[in-house]
Amino acid sequence: MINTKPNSSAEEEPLMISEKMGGHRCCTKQKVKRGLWSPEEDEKLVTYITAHGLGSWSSVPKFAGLQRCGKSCRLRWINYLRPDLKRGTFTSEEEQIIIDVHRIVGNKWAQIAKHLPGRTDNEVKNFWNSCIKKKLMSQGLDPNTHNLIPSHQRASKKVACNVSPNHQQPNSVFTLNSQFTDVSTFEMKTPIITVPETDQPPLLQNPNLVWNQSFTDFSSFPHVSSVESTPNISSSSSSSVNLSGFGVLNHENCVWGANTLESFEAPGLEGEQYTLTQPQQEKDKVSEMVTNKVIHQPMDTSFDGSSFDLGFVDSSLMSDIMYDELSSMDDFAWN
DNA sequence: AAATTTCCCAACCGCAGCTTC
DNA sequence: GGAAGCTGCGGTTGGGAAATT
Repeated sequence: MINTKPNSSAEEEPLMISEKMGGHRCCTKQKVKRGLWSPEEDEKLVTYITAHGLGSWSSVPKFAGLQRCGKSCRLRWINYLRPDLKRGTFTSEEEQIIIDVHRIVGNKWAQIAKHLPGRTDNEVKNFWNSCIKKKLMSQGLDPNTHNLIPSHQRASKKVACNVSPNHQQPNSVFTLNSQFTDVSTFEMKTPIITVPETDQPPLLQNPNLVWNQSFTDFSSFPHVSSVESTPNISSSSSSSVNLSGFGVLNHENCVWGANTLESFEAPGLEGEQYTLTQPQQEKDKVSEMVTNKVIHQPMDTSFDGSSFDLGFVDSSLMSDIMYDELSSMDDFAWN
């Protein structure tokens, strides 16, 4: 593996730092080189780790014959030299996963990267900052909250993203599966779930919403101890899914109930409401579901505004204030 | 063609959490 | 218990490439 960028400065006159010059605490005992890595350094590091495996990073530079600090070696390995890294542009599927997970966890790049095999947190972070962020803003969405931005606050700039062209598709937050993704990571305080009893969930009647049959396996969800039917809802005529406070989905009009907002708050906007007390293993389980696309499906690219219920937008994604500011349909000019 | 601006991304910095002694 | 060291993470920066003027 060689550096993709020319590294003249590193090769010609390496920048050396010492204790007086500052730098990492782990680097203060000896002079270390900084800046871009040369192919020779990469080779040394790869050779050493291949032979000895991963161990104490602080001792790697010494034994590998590198004038770098252990931290720098670790970063180089993780972000660039690791054999299992996937290089190249992000696919639209990866992009959608990033958006979905980011909506749940916020700027937890390492956590997001776990859903993308072969991608590093640094890569995800860079991709987000250079591409997705702008793309969301161009769609009128706040990249921090994933909520709609009032039209007068939006940037109208067009954004070209570096995504594999064959998989290019609109990336809207309005994927039903995305809502379920949200559900999975938030603490479910009201474990009441009503499962459609029909073989095919009624959601499928709406072409804009995607239902994955696997989702009916609620045993995978945390805090869901049982599946129970709700007496006041007929499974044959108006089946609904109540995902623990994340709204009742009525198949006839696909409207999420008003209680959606109570439980769903974008972490960037109302960080305190995002429950972090959930056991990690439960999060990981759910995270795995996202990665395996058990609950993640590509959205239907043929978005039809006429069949989209604004109540869904209101309850799940928009604050009351924002809703007040939306006075016309031009605020829903998606793509 | 040259100058300037913008974009992209590798690498750095500093902090927090964990482990060891 | 706490100091020191290590690791992981997120924010930021710097410089080269690409795009624009």
